[in-house]
Amino acid sequence: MPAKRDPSGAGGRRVTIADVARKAGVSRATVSRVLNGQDTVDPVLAGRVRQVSRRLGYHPSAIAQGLARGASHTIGVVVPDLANPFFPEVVKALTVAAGKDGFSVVVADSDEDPEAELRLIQDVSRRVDGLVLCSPRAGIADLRRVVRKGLPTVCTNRMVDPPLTASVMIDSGRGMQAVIRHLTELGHRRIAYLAGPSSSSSNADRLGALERSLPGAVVIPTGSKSQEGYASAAAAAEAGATAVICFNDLVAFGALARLRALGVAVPGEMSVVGFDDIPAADFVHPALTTVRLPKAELGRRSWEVLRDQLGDHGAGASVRLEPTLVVRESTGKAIGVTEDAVAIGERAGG
Amino acid sequence: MPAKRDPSGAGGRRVTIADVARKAGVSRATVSRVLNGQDTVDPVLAGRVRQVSRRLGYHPSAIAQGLARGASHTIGVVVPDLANPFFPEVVKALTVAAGKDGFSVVVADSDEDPEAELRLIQDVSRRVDGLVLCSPRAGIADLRRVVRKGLPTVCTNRMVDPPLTASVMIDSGRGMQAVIRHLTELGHRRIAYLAGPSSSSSNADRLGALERSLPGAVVIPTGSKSQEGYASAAAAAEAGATAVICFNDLVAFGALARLRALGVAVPGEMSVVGFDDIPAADFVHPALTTVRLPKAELGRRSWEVLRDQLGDHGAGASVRLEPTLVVRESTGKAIGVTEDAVAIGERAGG
DNA sequence: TTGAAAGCGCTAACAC
DNA sequence: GTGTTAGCGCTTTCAA
Repeated sequence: MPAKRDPSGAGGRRVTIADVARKAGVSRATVSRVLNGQDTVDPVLAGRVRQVSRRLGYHPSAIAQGLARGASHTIGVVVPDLANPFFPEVVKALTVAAGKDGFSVVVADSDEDPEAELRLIQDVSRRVDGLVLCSPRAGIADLRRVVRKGLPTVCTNRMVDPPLTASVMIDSGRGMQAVIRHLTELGHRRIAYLAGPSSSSSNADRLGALERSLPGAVVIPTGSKSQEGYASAAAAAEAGATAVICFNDLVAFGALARLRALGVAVPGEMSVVGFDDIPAADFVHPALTTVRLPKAELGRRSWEVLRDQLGDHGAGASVRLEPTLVVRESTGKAIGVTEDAVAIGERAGG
Repeated sequence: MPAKRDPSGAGGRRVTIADVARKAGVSRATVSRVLNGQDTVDPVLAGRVRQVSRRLGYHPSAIAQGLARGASHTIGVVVPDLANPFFPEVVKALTVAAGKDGFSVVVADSDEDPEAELRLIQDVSRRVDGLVLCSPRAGIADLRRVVRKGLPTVCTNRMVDPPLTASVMIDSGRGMQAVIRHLTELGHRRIAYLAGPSSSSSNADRLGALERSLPGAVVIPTGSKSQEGYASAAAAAEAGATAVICFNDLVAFGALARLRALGVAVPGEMSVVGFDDIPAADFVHPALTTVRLPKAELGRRSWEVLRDQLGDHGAGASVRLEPTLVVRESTGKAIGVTEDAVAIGERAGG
């Protein structure tokens, strides 16, 4: 038998628009019209087409549609780490918003690796109409090199200057200021910061705000996971801090666990603050005081800004969102500030 | 006046292979060969092509490639809820494994909504070479109707009988048995189960195992989120249970928080067990005893099983993975088993 | 209202 | 080695 495989449906061949057209006794154009909801088709034919189409189990190839239409109606979003609850929430809101406008979202996870991120960006770029870069970790120069010119793009939580893309930012610095105000009002003088990935722009913003408002703060390179918070928390205690600000809630969870293991009471002897306000922050003990970042709004606005570029405007707005401090149980009065602790701190701080 | 379609909106027409071919003075076929790493091209030409391609910022359209090649080298995975840390871990491992074989993964989140899930499945099916359904929530009949015949598919954590797809399962029942053994060895007699979504097959498996091993258990419909665990935990306490098994770790977090609010000591007065072993389980207090599901392996094996189908149109294997009980601090001796509690339990249980 | 035909951007025989 | 020529499955003029 020739190479052509059995068209009667039993074989593995994909059902195409041509199959439907043939069975229904119409042209492919008509099938296309019917299935795309154009009302310029004879109801009788339309009915027949629909029925045959259903009977054959026909589903138009999105790939072919994409090629023919010149647009895939799909956008990509690349995130550093889906396992960090911050990102799924952004992605979900983004997906819902885009979905309402008939766009699908494909998600890619770079696993906090700048190299992988660059590769993913290029890869995803080849198959989407637009791109959202969530807190990208790659260097600005690399980013600039890799973001395809002409591909509508929005970048969140990352200032790229001069802007190569539209941006939606959360003012992390403001969040940090609120934390510092809260902590100093409680009497804390010696404060440690468990810093996030050096590649994180949010981390840089927070660090900047910290050093501006509180030049003497102890900065401890940490990371973005609970494991790392657990590892770093002891150093904060040893540095004589009475309060520790964590890069994110996950890190704070780790710190909380370590402090407990160390027998350091929270908030009695040590206050702990996180960033993000992930759902679990309200369920750990003590409930975590944290800076709530508007994750859902970040997702929604990202889509809106992207959509505007998709439409026509090459411009691309620049949106800035505000975080809010959520005070729970993990912060309290700095009753632990003694001469002794300060002395230790001084020594440790150099 | 749309003279020429410009889907990218933001100005410049897309750079195509034809542009590169023209500038480089070769045919499109040659450009294609060079860029796809065929070594049958004159090195001089190849060099020129590569240079022109880079200078023009050419990136082949994955859409067009997909059409021409008859395969997109992309697979889809649909999950019930990316915000549940269980799924990102599966997805990550799956992505890594697939990536090694040159496949991209697109992720879709149904938000625990069976309707949305069905829609997503159909949508994603139109643009991928294969599909992984992670713990699908839709009914079997619907699933069967919607999964495109001939599309390689693997289904995790969901028995579909007769199998319409290959499957990779985690034996939830075994996990439940291990939990019950652990708990009864500790002396617990009155045990409550905070059940997951009724649409969850894992939940059904656990429930089945529970009712088989422990007919008198108190079952409290709950859900899959901490919020819901928080809401249900009081009922478990009121039912006189000395141990509560939670559908997943997130639910357990909620239960832990509620029990604390209620002044019920864990594990002193109440033991708490979760399922999944998400990273945070080891950092909450008390550290959560839980059934560890091999998430990464689930992802990897799913890819392997799918890949086998991608190759030939074989039936598709059926893999079964084993969970392991991880005992931490949230379970302990049932010192709270008194005549009184048993009496209350008896009454509540009917 | 419908069909024929020309692509969308790319790859893959098949010649030369 | 390299170019020519068909498509991949679909949409969309343009005629009829």
